[in-house]
Amino acid sequence: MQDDGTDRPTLASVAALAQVSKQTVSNVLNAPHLVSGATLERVQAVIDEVGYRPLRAAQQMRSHRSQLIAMRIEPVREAFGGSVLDQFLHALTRSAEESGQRLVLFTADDAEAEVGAYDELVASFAVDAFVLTGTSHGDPRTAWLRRRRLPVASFGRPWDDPDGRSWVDVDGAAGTRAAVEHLLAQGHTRIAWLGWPAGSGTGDDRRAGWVDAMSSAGLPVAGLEAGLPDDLAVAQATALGLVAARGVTALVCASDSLALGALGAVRELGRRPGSDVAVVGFDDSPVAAALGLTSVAQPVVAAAAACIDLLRGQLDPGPPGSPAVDQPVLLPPRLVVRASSDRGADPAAAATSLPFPPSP
Amino acid sequence: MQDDGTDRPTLASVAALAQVSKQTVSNVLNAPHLVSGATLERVQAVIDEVGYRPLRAAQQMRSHRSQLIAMRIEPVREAFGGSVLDQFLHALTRSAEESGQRLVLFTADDAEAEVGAYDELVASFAVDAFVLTGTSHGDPRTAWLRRRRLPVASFGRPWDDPDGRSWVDVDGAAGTRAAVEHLLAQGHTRIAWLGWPAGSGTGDDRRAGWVDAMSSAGLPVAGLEAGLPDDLAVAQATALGLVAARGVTALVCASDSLALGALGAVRELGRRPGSDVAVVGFDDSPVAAALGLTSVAQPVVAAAAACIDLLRGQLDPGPPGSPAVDQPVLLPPRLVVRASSDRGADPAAAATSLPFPPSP
DNA sequence: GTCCGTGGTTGGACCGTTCCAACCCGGTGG
DNA sequence: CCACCGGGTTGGAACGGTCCAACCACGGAC
Repeated sequence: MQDDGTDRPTLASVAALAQVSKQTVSNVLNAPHLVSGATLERVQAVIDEVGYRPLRAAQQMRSHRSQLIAMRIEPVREAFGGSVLDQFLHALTRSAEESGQRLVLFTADDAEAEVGAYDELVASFAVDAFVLTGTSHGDPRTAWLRRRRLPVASFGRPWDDPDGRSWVDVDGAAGTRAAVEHLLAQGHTRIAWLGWPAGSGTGDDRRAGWVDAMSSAGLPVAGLEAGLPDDLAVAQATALGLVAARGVTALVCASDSLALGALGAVRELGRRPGSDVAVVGFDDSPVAAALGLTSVAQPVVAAAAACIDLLRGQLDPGPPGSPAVDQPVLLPPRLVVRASSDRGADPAAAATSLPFPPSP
Repeated sequence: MQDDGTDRPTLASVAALAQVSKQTVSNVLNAPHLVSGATLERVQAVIDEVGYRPLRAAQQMRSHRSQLIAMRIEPVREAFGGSVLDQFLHALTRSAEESGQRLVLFTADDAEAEVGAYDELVASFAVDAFVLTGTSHGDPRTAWLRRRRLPVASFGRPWDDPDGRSWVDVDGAAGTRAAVEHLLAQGHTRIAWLGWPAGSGTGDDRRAGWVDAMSSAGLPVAGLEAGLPDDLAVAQATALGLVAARGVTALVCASDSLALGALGAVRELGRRPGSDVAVVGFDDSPVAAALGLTSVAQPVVAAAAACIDLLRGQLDPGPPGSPAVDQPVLLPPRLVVRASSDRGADPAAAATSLPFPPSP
């Protein structure tokens, strides 16, 4: 119930009201164990009454903690609305505020500009930590941050540096493995892989799960895969070839865009998606939900929470000898089964949820 | 070239190096016209040399400016990846940093939580201003902010309060009008409207442009429209009816999701999208680009810049008598023509860019 | 020659916190 | 009886800037 016209309450004003020193009020908030029960109660009452909140800027001056975490917001994003990074951003904001911190955003066109932005953020705003996404090969960014000993957590493995610490990622291989196993259970055996060209860490990881699950089941993979750019038309053409010429009955894809292309191919061949030829995507974008496309969903909320945990561990390291907190975290994804890969589904239901049913 | 181990340069350290007082250094940065040419040059040299940047927190203590702008990041977003708000967020971040400010994010599940978040952000972080999105009817949020006299800019008109100031929006009617005119030029006359149920300001606005353009062309609109939820399957069924039973040859849609449903219907009827039946979406989501769907693109970059301008105007109002700066801004969108509405397009090109061509 | 105004510069108070050293006081141990 | 200890509390310095009033030198007006 704080008045409008009046000034913001300060430590001093609270102290005056509670008839104690500023320091005692500060202790009530930061080190309650130092304060006797009676005073604690009295001071707390005043604090609640006037709605006092410490001013972060003032705290920051002495404690050198801004309670701000910086993250770069990327311009272009993945093909379909960048939903994964968006959801991640949202989840990260939430996780951060649960631990009393806030996220500040910045943009950068290239690596050089990004380091410039770091400099500005650290020097001016004194941000406490950084969350990185999409760390690439030979990154000058990580080097800069490490040199300054700034807490960092990255969402996505630093593929070029297997010993890298302090990252959180989703186990892509586990995702595609689950997809293949789901398709095997549906009776499919000719299961193809529609992926990206070799060389991208994420893409290779996802492909590995397919290879793994196929060979575990004693099935061949030769001739059943393709590496393409993330383009719908190209994917459609390729999928068409795989289904028509190679007898493929199921396609596991590295992304929802590729899967959407595959769906188009199935339709073009006059096969029924789901019943005749199954398609599974990756990332569970809104498009997948809208089209009834089975897809592998990334646990973004858990990933964001893990990032914040990593940062907290680096910000206030426990007593010496306590367990290291910058251990990498690898999270399992979740397969969301929809009509595009479900033979058991009610055909009528499949028809409504798949907006591109075969011609009569 | 600032050393690593050494402490951050401060106003005092710069002053000592340049043999002037702290105040003069401050003047060099904030009021250069007060400083003589010679000293200006000398001080500036030292500043550059040591890479000095004022600490925002310290400035904030006296000036009561945090250089932070807060924006709520929404959890669910529109159907297709919320690409508009994402692009807006990115553009806003960029515009903000061009004027030396930063964006901080926050989340809130309901209006009450949102006001709580305002309180926290204002009291603790002392954010300078807020950017709102999706202001709805009888908003308690705006009231709270206005009571505190906090600078606000909203992206999206406050439909319930036509006299509201300080908003930026995109002229939806102009967008659909352009779409209809484009279709008229292609020779269409039976142009339907696939929109949302009446009552949403944005939806009604977009519909108005269709009505307007149709009647300007002397064409009837009766029986050529439908108001639906933003669902792909429903849109498909409705579009099917419009095309099959009403002889519609072109559909203008309130969103890309609806348009995608319409595309499905066209395909299902064995008509060729683009050549036989045209479809136009709204928002120009990545899905539209991937599918070759003509769509109305919102000028998010301009909208973001306009929001920042509005805030700047409120933060430091010019001399009395200067023009009011919280005037609403209404921006024209841009029609992005793709294969889904282009009869002149190379049929082969249309075939590759439209992944769901008719069955042979 | 005194007075004034003005461009350039300065010292010091101040913003709202936390850190640090000191203080007070009742209880113990010598 | 005094030194010592430790829980509870206090005053003051410090953080790194900005705001304000004063100061200095100097040229022009009277």
